[in-house]
Amino acid sequence: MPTEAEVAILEVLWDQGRSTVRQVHEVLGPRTGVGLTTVLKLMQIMVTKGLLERDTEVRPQVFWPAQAQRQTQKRLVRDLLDKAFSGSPGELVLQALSVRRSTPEELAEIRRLLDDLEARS
Amino acid sequence: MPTEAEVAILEVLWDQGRSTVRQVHEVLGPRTGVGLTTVLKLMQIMVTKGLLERDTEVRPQVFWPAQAQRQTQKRLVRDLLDKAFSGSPGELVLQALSVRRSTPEELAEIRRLLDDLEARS
DNA sequence: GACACATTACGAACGCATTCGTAAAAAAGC
DNA sequence: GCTTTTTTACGAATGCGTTCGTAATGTGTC
Repeated sequence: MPTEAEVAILEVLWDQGRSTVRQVHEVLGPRTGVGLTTVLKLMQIMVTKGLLERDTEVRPQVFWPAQAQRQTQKRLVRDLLDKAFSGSPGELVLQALSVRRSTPEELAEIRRLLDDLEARS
Repeated sequence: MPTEAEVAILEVLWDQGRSTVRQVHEVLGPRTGVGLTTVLKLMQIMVTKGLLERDTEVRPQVFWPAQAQRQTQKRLVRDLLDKAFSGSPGELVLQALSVRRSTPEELAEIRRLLDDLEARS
């Protein structure tokens, strides 16, 4: 359910941990040219959507993601799965692996998960 | 670049092959309750975007996807990759495999691709 | 306390996706 | 050929995401 601009903000917060609007803008501003009040507005909306939480006791206010990165990523993957892959992960995995080269470490980890999944069935 | 409603239309066309507006609506209408002229308008827009092609010589006009399903899926995966996975496919693959159970056949095919990728590096 | 500066809130504008009503054009039925 | 139905086009409304200007509030400094 998070939009593109919202994911960008979430990524900063996952990376840096709890941050003020200014701290988020220091990352996103140079990269996208977006204004400070835009970032603020988006983060306010994200609070009402339940995507972020904030502490209004301190000045400046501090924001943090309401959900862990893994959970949000899972939601996004599930969404794409339903939208464009008829809900079957296999095809998506194949596409993902062909799109970009993965590191040997990543491939090894995927293989481990594969072992795990096959052993369980 | 295709939106959600557009992907839904593309899926019908990939599945059924070249179709008229009515044929697409026969699938999407019952499922989503969307009107015939809505489907038509969307498909017209998709032509201007280069997502669909059509033959205006025949009545009713026939539409078909301008790109193969694989290519479009690849675009969507790449987009999600950049948007929420910092461009690294490994994590996305792991999430995809955890989200839903894959069939043993799919797992086997993924394993084959994995062998292939590792052999190549 | 008065002033400057930072922070926060509010409202509005803009573009795009989605929707459909209505009308024009074409085809089918009689 | 005329009427009815289907097909296609057009225009407009709605809602949402994104953007920012401006105003209000709060904080720090002298």
